[in-house]
Amino acid sequence: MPELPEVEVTRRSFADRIAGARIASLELGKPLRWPLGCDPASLVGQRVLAVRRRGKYLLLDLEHGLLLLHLGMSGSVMFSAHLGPAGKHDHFSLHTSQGVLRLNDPRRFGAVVFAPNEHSPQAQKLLGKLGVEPLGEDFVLDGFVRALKQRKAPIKQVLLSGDTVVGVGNIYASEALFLAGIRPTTRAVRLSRARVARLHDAIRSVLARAVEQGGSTLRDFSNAQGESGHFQLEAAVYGRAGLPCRVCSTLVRTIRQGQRSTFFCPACQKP
DNA sequence: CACGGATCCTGATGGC
DNA sequence: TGCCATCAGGATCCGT
Repeated sequence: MPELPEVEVTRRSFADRIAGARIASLELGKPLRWPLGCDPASLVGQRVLAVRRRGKYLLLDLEHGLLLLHLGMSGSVMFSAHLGPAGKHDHFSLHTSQGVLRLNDPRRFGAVVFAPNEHSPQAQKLLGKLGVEPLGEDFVLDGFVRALKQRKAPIKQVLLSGDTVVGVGNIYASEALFLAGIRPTTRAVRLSRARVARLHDAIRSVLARAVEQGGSTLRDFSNAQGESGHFQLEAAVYGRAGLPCRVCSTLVRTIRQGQRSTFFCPACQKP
């Protein structure tokens, strides 16, 4: 469920508080998507140096190696000095000198994976095929145009696949395409440079605004301090099937693409 | 090799 | 403590 903005908001909400903390113990619940990939005892005594983000992954830099954390569809992270005992869906807890970092994930599509370093096979298996960061300076129009020219799939699915640009999930894909005036079913290769330019802007602005607002688009999202977003960013089309478009009042439609729901305004968004 | 479908898992919701 | 189908913010694997 968490897309780039929610992961970034989560990161910011605990990165400074966990930096420098020494790992005291680990507590594992049910299996997540992948095994941890190391002996939990080998992490004890190490310091957490920093928390970075790559796509929808949180990267916890340790003195020797890093932990890659993914929230999957239903994951959320809490970091607090005063966390009670692990609950039913708490499947990973890192007890440190500065608090407990805990991953709650009912569906267990998330993961915590150890890698000896960022370029190791373990890390590259997860990070190696990721596209560019949409909010970074590498997300340039020329590169985006070139990448999309090679893709025959519908633009919505290209955005979701994350190998061209990362971080755009099911909600923000619909929102960005609405902002850009592009029908989600349009094949990427068919988009003119001008329309790709609109999409490039739309992706950046929709994600940047969501980060500023604290991940507010998601109904039940809260950061690692348990604070919710401000709910000031209302979805233009996502979840609004049958309701009037906020721009032209045409009824918003929903379709299925690759077993995911897509929402769009048939009038504002051209094929 | 790009594409599209099946798949992992649990919970919420709504119809009957 | 009703049962069943559908849907949910992700991403990998596999057959074509």
